[in-house]
Amino acid sequence: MIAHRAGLTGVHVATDVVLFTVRNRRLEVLLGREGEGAWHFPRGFVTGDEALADCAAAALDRDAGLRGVYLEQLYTFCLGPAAGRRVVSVAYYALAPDGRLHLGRRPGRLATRWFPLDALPELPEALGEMLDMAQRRLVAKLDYSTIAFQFLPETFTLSELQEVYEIIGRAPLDKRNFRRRILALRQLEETGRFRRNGSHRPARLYRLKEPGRVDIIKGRSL
Amino acid sequence: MIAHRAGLTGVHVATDVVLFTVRNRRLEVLLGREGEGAWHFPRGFVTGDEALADCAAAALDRDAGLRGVYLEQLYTFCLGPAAGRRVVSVAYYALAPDGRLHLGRRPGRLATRWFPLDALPELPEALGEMLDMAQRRLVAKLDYSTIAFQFLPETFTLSELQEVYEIIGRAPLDKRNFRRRILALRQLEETGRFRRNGSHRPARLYRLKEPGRVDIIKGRSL
DNA sequence: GCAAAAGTGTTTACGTTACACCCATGG
DNA sequence: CCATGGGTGTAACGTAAACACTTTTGC
Repeated sequence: MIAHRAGLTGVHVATDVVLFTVRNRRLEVLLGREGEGAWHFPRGFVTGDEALADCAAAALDRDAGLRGVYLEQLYTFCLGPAAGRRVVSVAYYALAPDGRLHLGRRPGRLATRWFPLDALPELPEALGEMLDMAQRRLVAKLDYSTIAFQFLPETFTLSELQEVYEIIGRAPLDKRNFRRRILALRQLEETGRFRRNGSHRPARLYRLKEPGRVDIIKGRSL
Repeated sequence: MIAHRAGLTGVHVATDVVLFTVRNRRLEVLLGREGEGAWHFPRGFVTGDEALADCAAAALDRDAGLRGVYLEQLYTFCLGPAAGRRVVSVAYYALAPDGRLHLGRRPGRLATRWFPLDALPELPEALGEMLDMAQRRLVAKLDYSTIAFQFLPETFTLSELQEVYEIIGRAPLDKRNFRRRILALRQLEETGRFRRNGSHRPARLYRLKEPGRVDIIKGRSL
């Protein structure tokens, strides 16, 4: 029952990874290119031995030196035929804390760069769609999941977390309401340590009780 | 930049369609099989000429005689290798009003049947996952979109609509609150006609102002 | 006239929002 | 001692939930 129809030409299957980070008080996305070619996302080709998510994770490791970050399947696109063959690309998006990147221009590796979303280079149409969809999904998930925590390092302050929410959601939040709601999730615990940052009161450092876990929140709206 | 890596074996790409309807006061799903083989969803293979959604729509037309119904991409799965080749399947889910089906056992066509969700036959693991995911998506979308309207024929009563919500959401709803919220969406208009159904007051018939359109509702929760 | 589903408002409870001041530190 | 961001509670508001009776029809 699996595959015995006429005319199966063997379409190419790729995975594209839209990698976001929060840097310089902005949401930024990773793009790479070969030489002076067109910019694109880290891309892997599915060869038959690996699962889709593994293929995406491998592309992320190869092009950005990143492992173990949050990675979620986004949508599957049909790209215009290239070299006579159609390419189906399964888009993923990934989130990384700032500073987790080991970018480089080693030979055999893509030359990668972060782009803020308001200063992107020209992208092929399908890639633009992936990016739009990834951003919409990210903004939506802010409101009903704990996904924003994935942008932060192991320990962080509530103000840093609030800043992530404000940057992605593009709106300022009330400090007291924000802290109340975040703590009500019962996902954070105090480390007992503080961050001293300037000439003012030090901030408590928190950590996730279950790092890497992203919860869906029933009681809506953050 | 598209496809020139070594070892591209040309994976097979399929589309599986999880088709739901509300029948007999239950949510049911369409399965088909060849002879006494395993049950599966309507499936198309992507050959290179057609977009993914077209491929899914064609499978639905072929196996269920259905056109123009609500169809949404769900998730992409990696199936275990068959005949030595891996199959990537892009799952869709579709919704049809009861009675829109022209099932049959014509030669060359799948022998199809509706199954209520609590009396399913054995399914391969990946198909079970598709079904679970489709059902979860459907239940979630009840709450923040007008997707439930897609289960109803062109004209319908508010009680019929409420029944759809109750069946999919598996919970009884308050009649007055339900009607208030549905009408507040401003998506329905009165036809001026009534349905006489038994020895009791006839029910107003409504129609969608924009049939086929599924809106996302900001003001949460139905 | 009675059974059976259609239709209709108001009050209550709860969750969300708005809002202002004191605290701890470094220079 | 002053500038800076960290940290805290309460009242007002608006939305969602609970709730019961009248209407219209067919038999």
